[in-house]
Amino acid sequence: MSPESVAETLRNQGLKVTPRRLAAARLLFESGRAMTPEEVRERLRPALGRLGLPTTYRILDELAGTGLLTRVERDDRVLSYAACRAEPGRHHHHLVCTGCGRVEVVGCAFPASQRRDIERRTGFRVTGHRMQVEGLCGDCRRRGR
Amino acid sequence: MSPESVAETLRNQGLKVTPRRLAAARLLFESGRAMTPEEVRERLRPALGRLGLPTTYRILDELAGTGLLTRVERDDRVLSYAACRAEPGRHHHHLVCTGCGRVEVVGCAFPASQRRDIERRTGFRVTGHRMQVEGLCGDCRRRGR
DNA sequence: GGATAGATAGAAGTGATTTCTATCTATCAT
DNA sequence: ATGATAGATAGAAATCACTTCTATCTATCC
Repeated sequence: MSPESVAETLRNQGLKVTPRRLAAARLLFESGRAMTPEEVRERLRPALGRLGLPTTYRILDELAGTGLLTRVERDDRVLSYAACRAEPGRHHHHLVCTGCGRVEVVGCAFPASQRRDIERRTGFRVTGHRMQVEGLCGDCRRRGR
Repeated sequence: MSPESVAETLRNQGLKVTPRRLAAARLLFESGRAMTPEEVRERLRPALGRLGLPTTYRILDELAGTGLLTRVERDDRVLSYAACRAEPGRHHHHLVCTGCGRVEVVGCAFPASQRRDIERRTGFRVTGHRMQVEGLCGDCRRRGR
């Protein structure tokens, strides 16, 4: 993801293109890993000088709102954010490495047939689903985590 | 879920069978809905007299650990708990009504073929997935929520 | 090169959840 | 049944993630 396309996405959403927003997006796109707001802040501080924690939270939330980032959850409910490389508008999920936090895009694993099946059995209308796949990336497997 | 089988599950896990634990399990099994710890506490207080909030959190966490309850998440990250009626040991997910919080068990919607596909494409080993299906139950649809 | 709406820093506040400690009780062995 | 004990609970206090508030700054538009 180039800085230009990040800037374009921000503008399309009516958000100003600021150094902090660009730096946060760049950090997550270059690392490919999920990070907590606190970690993002610590990593950006050397380059940005001051960076408020409320600003960090807000920026990550806004970038997730544009689809540039995705939220990643762990069992202990710690929230982190990662770059989302999915094609815009395409339904997808994320595969998260439990060793290093690396995040990849995967296609949706919820077939329409299953959805109809659930609707018939339960009487619900299915309106959505949240899904996150977990695994160990090649590097972490080799390292034996 | 009878009080006896709740008690049996508790004993199997090395947990004492206490009135508070039984009451919490009973409340959630009888209502069929997801509730926050605060809501569970308010509902149990009339019958139990005193019930500490830390106790409520701990009991819900323990019951979720035994598989009797399941955690339900919302977009706003509010955590609640609901009775889990799945057969023990059987892989499953939960369908949550966004109108009233009613929770049903559904089968796993993640075929092994998809999993292998993901592993081949990403080099990850897939170790698990978290999934929650959302919808509107029949009652809530009729009420036009 | 202003004007202005939106962005940011830092202090303070909030609220969910946890920790701590003294007291209580379910359970198990008499 | 009864006493011993490990585990459970109440309530106060602490913690921690996250948000609000307000004054100051800056990207953007003219």
